[in-house]
Order: sequence, then C-alpha cells, then structure tokens
Amino acid sequence: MREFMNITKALADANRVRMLLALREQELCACQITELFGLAPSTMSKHLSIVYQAQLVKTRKEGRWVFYSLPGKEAPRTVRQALNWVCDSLGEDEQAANDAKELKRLLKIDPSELCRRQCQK
Amino acid sequence: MREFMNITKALADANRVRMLLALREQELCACQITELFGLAPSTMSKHLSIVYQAQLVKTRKEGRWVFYSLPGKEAPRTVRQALNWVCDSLGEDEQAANDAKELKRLLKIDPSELCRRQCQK
DNA sequence: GACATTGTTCGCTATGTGGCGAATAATGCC
DNA sequence: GGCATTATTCGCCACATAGCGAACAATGTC
Repeated sequence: MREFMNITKALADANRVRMLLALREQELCACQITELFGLAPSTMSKHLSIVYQAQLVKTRKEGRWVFYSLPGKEAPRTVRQALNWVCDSLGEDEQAANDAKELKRLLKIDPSELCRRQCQK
Repeated sequence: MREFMNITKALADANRVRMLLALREQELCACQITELFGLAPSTMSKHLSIVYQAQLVKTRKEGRWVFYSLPGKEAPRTVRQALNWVCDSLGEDEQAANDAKELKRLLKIDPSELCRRQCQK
C-alpha cells in the first residue's frame, strides 16, 4: 500500500505528470527538464526526487550531468501499469503536445547553455 | 489533463483508495463507508465527493440513503483503467484484506444502527 | 589546489488538504 | 406541519506540499 501511495502521490501533481510525458521519447538531464517547465532548479530537483522515490523514473549519472528516463521491463508491474495509464490517457493531451513542441526546440540547444541561463536568474 | 489530474488527486489519499477497494464487491451507503474507516461523516462525505467528481464512483439515491458503487463499462476509458490499476495493484494488499474482513462484519448490521452510532459521537 | 559547473539539500513562505463539529439540506414518518 | 434520520456544506484548525533563493555537495577543468 505504501509503495502504491508513493506512486499516486507522485502522479498528483501536473508538473510531475508532464515530466513523465516529456520523457517518453528520450532521456533528459535535469537542466533540460528544469528549462522546459520554467521552474527553479531546486523545485524541479524536488519533483524529480519524488518521482524517483516512486520508481517512476531511473537515473544515469555521467560526470556532472544526471540523466532521467522512464524505466523499462525491469520496473515493478504496478509502476509499468501506472506509466502506461498516464501515457495512454494523455497521449493526445494538448498540454503534453505543447510541451513536446517546446522540448524539440530545447533539444537543439547545448545543455550547458541552459544551465548558464538558470544560474543567471 | 484537468480530468486526469482529478483522478490522480483523488487517488492520492489512502482512505479514498481503500474506499474504492471496499466497493469492489458491492455497493455501500455513505454511513457504511463512514463506519468502516472510523472517520467523521463530514470527512467521509468530502472524500466521497472527490472520488465522485473524478468519476471513480457513481451514486444511487434511495430515499434518505445514498449508495455508492464503482462504475462499469459506461465509465470513460481513463477511469476504467485507473480502477483496474488500483484493484490489480492492491488485490493482495494487507490493509485492503483487513478492510474486507471488517466490512463483512459491518454488512450484517442494520445500516440504521450505524447511523445512530455516528450521531452519538 | 582553486575555480567553474551541475544538482541537491535546507530554510522559509504561501497555498492546499484532511480532519472535526455545527449548521443546513433533503427525505420519510407521525 | 413537526419531527427524526441521513447526508452534505460550512467554518475552522493543523499539517502537508509546491515554490523560491541561499548554501552545500559533487564532479570536471585549469
């Protein structure tokens, strides 16, 4: 029950759900996700730790960079079902589509440039 | 997105999830659900309105009594998937099993008796 | 080692949410 | 109509959570 509630609580915030949808196509580093939603890095970091605790994402560290991605077959059944549910329900979502468009733009920019922007604020 | 978030927020509370699981086998009136969880009627009423808004339950009114039950095929796809996910994930849950046992006991009691109890508090 | 870069943790504030009891429907019974 | 019963709404309080900036940790570069 506790693990299940970790998942439902993680999904109970629109920004976190949008994050998961953004990760459908490719892994993203923290600064890319932060830039996509226009929130403070510290805020996004907390969101990421919540979805990570719920096992809805996995991480890969590469030097100073941390990449987040959706888990595959190795994830618990409940987690896989949750992710399928989210993607299935919001596959056509307008907000998600806008995010995808914006993300496409961001992916052309060097991640370091994104970090520099965030540091200036 | 809004409708989807209504569902995830509704599922982000353990009492509400337990409610849904309790409704798997049969419909229940508000006072039975209230008694099952030992919360104040006003509290349970709010929980019920939240899951109702999310379309996770439907209601049937019979005189002064209001019966809650899980929706069937007529429910939106996203709702059906959510309910399947909950039931599938927590089918073996210990808390849910305890609730089911307690519920069995409650079903033998006249609902009016339950209301009387709650009024006394 | 000193510095820059990337992320996270900490401390704080504002808002949201779960809980209760009291008051208010809404229905049925006398 | 008057009263009892069932459920909901309202007003309140306590706690949880999303947000930020500042401080800190961790890694890479010079």
